This record gives sequence, C-alpha cells and structure tokens, in this order.
Amino acid sequence: MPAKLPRSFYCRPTLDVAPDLLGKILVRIKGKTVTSGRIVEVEAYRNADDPASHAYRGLTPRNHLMFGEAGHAYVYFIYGMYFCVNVVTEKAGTAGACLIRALEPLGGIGVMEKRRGIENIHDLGNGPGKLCQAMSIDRALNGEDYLGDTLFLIDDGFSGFRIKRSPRIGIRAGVDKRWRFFIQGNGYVTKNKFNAL
DNA sequence: TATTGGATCGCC
DNA sequence: GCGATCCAATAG
Repeated sequence: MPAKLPRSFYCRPTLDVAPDLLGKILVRIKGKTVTSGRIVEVEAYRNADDPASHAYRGLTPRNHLMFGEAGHAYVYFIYGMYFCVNVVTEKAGTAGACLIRALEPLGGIGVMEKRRGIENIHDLGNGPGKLCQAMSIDRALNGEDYLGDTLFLIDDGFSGFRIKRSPRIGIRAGVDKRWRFFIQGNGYVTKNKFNAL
C-alpha cells in the first residue's frame, strides 16, 4: 500500500494544501471495515482574514482544532443532522483547514451504499454530509490524527488531471474568494452552477 | 438566557 | 424552492 502523507504535507499554507489534496485517497478504517475514496473536491478555510471561516472570530471551544497541529481532523455538526470533515493545515497557532467536499468511491462501496441507504454510486460521496455518512465519520473522529490508523490519506500517484476553482459553496461571506478546488470533468464532484465555468 | 442562522440534503 | 432539526455564537 502506498505511504501515508507525512505531517509536512499538512503543515503548509492552506491554499497550497487544498489543491494538493485532490487525487489523494481518503481511507477510513472502522473495526474490520475499510472504506476509501479519491478526493475530487475541497474547499480552503483560513483564519481572521477569512469571514467564511469558523476561525474568523478567533479561538472557541468548537473551532480550537483549526488552531492546533496540522494533520488532524476537524469534524463539526451542521444543520441538525450532518457532519463535515476537514483536514487541519498550517503550523500550530495559525488557523486553517480544508473541507473535504466530495469523494470518488473506491473501496468498500457495498458498505457505503448500506450506510447511505442508496445504491447509486454517484450519490455516495458527492457532498460533505454524504461522504461523512458513507464513511461513518462523526464527532467521535474530531481531532483524529491523519497519521493514525483509523482515518488517513495516501498518495497512489494519481495525476494528470486538471484542477479548476470556484467560489465556495453555501456561504455568504467571502464569495469573492475562489477557494473551492475540484477535478475538472470528474463525475463525483458536487453539482452546482460553477462547474461549467 | 434567548435568538438566530448555518461549510447540507432530499424531496416538493 | 423549502423544511428538517441541532447547536454554536452572539446579543441582551
């Protein structure tokens, strides 16, 4: 199996890490159950300079992981029923994270279909809430180390794709920032009006 | 202590 | 286009 991404991969500026996450494989191991998928869409969130970021107004009990060591998971609960998972970036003390917005399912597809309650492979990971449901990611994984054995990223050398960017989805503040990155033409990217630009 | 609206999704 | 349904952050 290809090597896990090292701490140094995450400990960089958020806007450098975000596009580099595209094409990497997210692996989730829960007991004996393994699910995995290729990251095809991410969004970057920064600190006090980014009004759309949870870290915009400084450190709170909820967002403190964004200020911590890079390479950990920041998982939060949203809209009363969904979870979203981020990768913490930047050196400790500087807030930053990348939201994983879409995955192309690779391994454990049957398990993911069962968790999602559907069989359309295109709807298993095309959205931050959906992919968390498919990979069984919830509050229990908040703070999890991506260098550990339950949730981690590997690089299988996948490359040659074209990266596109757009404003981030579903936010009001910071729409001037084009900090959503996705793989052009990939069928597992979330649907929205920016994809054709 | 009360209010408000959100880094969503699925159905109308 | 809108409701479901929780809770963090802000205001009072």
